[in-house]
Amino acid sequence: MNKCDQCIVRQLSSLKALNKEEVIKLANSKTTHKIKKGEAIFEEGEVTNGVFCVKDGVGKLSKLSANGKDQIIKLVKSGELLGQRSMISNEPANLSAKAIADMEVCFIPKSEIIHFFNNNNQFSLNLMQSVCEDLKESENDKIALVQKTVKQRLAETLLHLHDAFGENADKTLKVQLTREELAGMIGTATESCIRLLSDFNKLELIELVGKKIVLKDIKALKRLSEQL
Amino acid sequence: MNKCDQCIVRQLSSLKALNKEEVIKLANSKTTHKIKKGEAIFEEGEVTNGVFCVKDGVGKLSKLSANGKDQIIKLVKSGELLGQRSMISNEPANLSAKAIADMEVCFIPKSEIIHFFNNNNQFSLNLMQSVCEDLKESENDKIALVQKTVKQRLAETLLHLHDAFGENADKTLKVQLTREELAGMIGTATESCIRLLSDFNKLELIELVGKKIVLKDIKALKRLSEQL
DNA sequence: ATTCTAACATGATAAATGTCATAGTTATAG
DNA sequence: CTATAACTATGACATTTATCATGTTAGAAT
Repeated sequence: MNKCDQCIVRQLSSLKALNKEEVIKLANSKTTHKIKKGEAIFEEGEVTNGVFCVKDGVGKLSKLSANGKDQIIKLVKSGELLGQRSMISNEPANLSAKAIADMEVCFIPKSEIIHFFNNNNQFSLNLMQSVCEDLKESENDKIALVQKTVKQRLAETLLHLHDAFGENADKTLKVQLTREELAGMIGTATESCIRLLSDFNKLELIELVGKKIVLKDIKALKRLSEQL
Repeated sequence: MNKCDQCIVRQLSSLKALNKEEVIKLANSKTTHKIKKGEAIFEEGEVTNGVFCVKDGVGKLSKLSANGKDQIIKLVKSGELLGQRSMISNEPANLSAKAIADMEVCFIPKSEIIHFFNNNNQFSLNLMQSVCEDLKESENDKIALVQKTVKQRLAETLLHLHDAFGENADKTLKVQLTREELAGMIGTATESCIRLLSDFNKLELIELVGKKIVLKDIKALKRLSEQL
């Protein structure tokens, strides 16, 4: 007996529009994969021919630059789909997807998705809306990159991580990113990121618990991220 | 007699998937508008409730920042649709759309688009692909903003303008942007943009003909925009 | 436990870019 | 045809951020 019906992805993603029959079809065509922290789900330039459902774990979509820095475009967590854009555009992946925490993902072949897209209006609308959501976020990120300082972007990103992933029992952020990855998210040098974290620590905006981070003064961080 | 059938937008945009019957339906529901240079089609925060077809002219999608700078997200030209994203997301516009050169646009009400989306698979796929295209571009822009210098981004943007809009008989770029708008596209201060244009002029990469720009050494510009 | 490696941290310095001031130029309204 | 505003241009300077160097710490492997 398959479990697609109960799967978190089915509850949160565009797939929630599928009916019983479609879910059965889905369950029969999907394949499940475990990806260890650090491993890739797919690499930039690969032809994926389908989408990945994130059942568990956290991943990053990133692009490696010529100078060796890895720019992170988006983090994905359980419940989300991955690789929709390149599948729909019929193009090789523009970004690499790698696990930041051990992941469990299911692969759904393109043919299935296209079938759902053509036969289920709610599904196609959902899928469309999720791409639109990504687009809006990307445009807003672009604006932030230009109009905000590194300090503001760091504050903003910490708040976003807190919002999207929550905190552990000890108040530390649940997503565990290296300083380098955090730098990659805000678009700055690793050293600059570390330096600013130190500053924030001294200002008691955050607390550094080993490599983990606690947001101590969320209001101040918010003010900082929005200030003129 | 309406002319939607012959319209350039119908030939270039997602609307090319519409059949005769649908085009007639479209022609009966659309309204045509003339927008003068500098005027807005819609402003950030407005609820548009439909999409705009660009029949003629050039427009910019931009967002005004708190410090008064206008960040340009995208230029649109004849044949393109405008406002698809916010319509699909059911949200007020995230960006303002303004004319850079006198424009002629048609407004198509949301109900029509949704009807086509639900009844014409090819149309919905086209629409989806166009949003995906925007997303890919936006992600690549984001990466460029972080990984390239202002100089490189200027070179890249000049090439893109040349590519997308072409040149006049005197070789000057066809889109006429102010230095401020150009700065808004590459995400820098107007003065920095002007200064770099001067530099490029001295290096004979471009020629400044009054306010217009001629690309003199496209290969060198390309090299510059890609160099490490 | 010891060594080794990757991650974190910080100082010194350089480079890129923004800001402010000021002046010349062009377009446009009256 | 002038006056006025908007745009273009350039210099001087301040600030931000990247880069390079170096040291420290923490975790993994032997």
